[in-house]
Amino acid sequence: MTEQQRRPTLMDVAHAAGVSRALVSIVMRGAPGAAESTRQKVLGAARELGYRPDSRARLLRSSRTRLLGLSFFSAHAFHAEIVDAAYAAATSRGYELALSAVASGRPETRAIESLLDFGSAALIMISPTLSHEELAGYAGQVPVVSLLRNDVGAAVDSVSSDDHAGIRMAVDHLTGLGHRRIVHVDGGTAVSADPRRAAFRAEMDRHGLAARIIPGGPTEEDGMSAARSLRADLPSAVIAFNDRCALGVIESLRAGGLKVPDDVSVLGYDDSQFARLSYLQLSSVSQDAPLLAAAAVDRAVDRIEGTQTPAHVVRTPHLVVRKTTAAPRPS
Amino acid sequence: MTEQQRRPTLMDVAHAAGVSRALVSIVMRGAPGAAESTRQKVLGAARELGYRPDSRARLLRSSRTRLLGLSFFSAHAFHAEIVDAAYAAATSRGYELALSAVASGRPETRAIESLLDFGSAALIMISPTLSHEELAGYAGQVPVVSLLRNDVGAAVDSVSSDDHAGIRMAVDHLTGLGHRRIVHVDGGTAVSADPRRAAFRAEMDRHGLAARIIPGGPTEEDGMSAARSLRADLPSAVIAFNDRCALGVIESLRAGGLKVPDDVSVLGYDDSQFARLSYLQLSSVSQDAPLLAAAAVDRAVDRIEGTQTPAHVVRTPHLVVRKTTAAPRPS
DNA sequence: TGGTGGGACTAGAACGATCTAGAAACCCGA
DNA sequence: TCGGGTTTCTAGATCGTTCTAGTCCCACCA
Repeated sequence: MTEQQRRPTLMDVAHAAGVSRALVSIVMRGAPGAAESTRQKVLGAARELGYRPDSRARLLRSSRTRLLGLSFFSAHAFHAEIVDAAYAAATSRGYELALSAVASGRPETRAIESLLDFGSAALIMISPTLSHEELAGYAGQVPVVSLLRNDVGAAVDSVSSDDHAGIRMAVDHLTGLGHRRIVHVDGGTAVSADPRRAAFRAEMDRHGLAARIIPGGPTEEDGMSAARSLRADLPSAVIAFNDRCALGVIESLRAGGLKVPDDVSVLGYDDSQFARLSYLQLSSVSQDAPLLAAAAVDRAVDRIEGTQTPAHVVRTPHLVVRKTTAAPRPS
Repeated sequence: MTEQQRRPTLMDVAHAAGVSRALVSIVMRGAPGAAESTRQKVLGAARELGYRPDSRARLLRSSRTRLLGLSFFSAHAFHAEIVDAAYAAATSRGYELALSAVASGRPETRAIESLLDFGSAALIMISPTLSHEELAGYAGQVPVVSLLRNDVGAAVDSVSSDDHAGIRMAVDHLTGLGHRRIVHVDGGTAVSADPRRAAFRAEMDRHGLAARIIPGGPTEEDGMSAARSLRADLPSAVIAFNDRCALGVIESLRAGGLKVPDDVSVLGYDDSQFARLSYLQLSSVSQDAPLLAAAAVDRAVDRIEGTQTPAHVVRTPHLVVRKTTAAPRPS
């Protein structure tokens, strides 16, 4: 029924416009060296035929490929926000984006090799879990930018958020409100859990307060079980590893009959989409996904086009105070 | 510092193994026509050099491309679950997956054309918003499978979940518990909002009950505002358009001092990841993402490999009863 | 002994674009 | 009218594969 028909090629357009393939190529990629009149003629013929350049062939031939490979974790909602922003950043610099997800049963190396096989001119990896050696291996083939993780060795670029500054803001905010008994529910083995944990310890120390840390993780469930072990000795404020963890903490506290922020203040991290939901109104440390994504794309493009050496960009996050943090109840 | 080095090609492997390119090609794609001994020799040389076939070239040359294009919405968490499952399904049938997201400022047509430009042999679109004509246009180039939407015209395949059956289960479940005053918070203009609304009307009718429908939408905010307009005349149960909407309804009810399910039962749709969270325990109609994804991939591959005509696969969802639905409070 | 059939292998043309080098056309002043 | 420089255009090689159409060799059988 539906006859699968061949899509038009450069050749077809050239034929229709009565010029050579090479000239059509010049016109299509907006290169200099074509008269305005023929340019219009070719463009017209292309539109007429519904011609779209074939990126396989284009990528294959040209060494400068204008293709960025982006790997992300399908299970992390925050990554989706970055993907979204990365598209905008990439197109504004005239690049295409190839996506590859790390999913269940699909390890990160597989995701990355697939991007490489498609001819990505650079790789952007969101919170990569690979070792320095593995990263360096890929960096030997194309520029690699690590996003949200800065401990990546000398061979790769990184764009990350200053975890220490973020935690400092969180601690300052809470102590400023009058909190003394603050707990950090950490991220367990998740990427950037270590620096945040260390920063929390240092900042509490700086304030002359005891740094109490409860093992947690990046999901709601982790937050819930962490909060359960809080009951015995209730703090006045909690800094969670991320928003999802914070949500788990809040729900667990609520289930125990406690009010947020009246009884306990809770602070998240990421300022993800759902932190902004009207019923949650979660106070959170914002890493600003669009800015991070843009920085990573810029970094990748600069490395492709220039001959700069790897660098580590660190952005300072900012605090977004909403409704889950308040002054502690006078005891 | 990091010397960007050219990756090995067929030529290099051929040279190392002392055979022709063509033979290496034969060995690499496991085609018949090579002696076992040379096969091992070639494989050894390839491993030695770290050779990986270049999919750009491979895709360009072969008409049978083994590449499925998948478009999804970066803002829909449920789509991420399908993406995850689709990878597994695709690899098990020996296909690669190319991803393209519909993001803010990146319309669906752009996402799809990019998949086409990469040489996808078929397209799987998750809840496409295109018109029948546009879909048919793409179907003229490659097989197209619509996922989660079945009203797509004759030219494209569809794999969807039986919305009517899902709503029937929901209504039967609630009436079985003794509910009579049931409200549907609909999905507004979202894909599959219409069939669910119609099904609700029909099923309530069948039970001889009044079908009350409140305008809603696919997000938590939609659920919240819908629930607010419920206060005046409180139903005993709510069937929400999806899980996120259900969550908004629940939070709004809670904020009004009502208990779920004691005062009002709430049922979601999708059985997404977070419906399963221990603090939510949302009763929901499950569309079973892995099964849907597998069915879509199967359909696409069958169409590529065989010469079958488009078909519409409808899967029956099932009800997952958790903790947000219960018998109504005796009035 | 001489076909013949088939397995193992290869040369060279494709795929659809870009790139390089050079030809043709044009413009302008001497 | 002609030379020289610029602009416009084109032929042909090339990217790394797959595919087609062979060649070569050897075993088998009449």
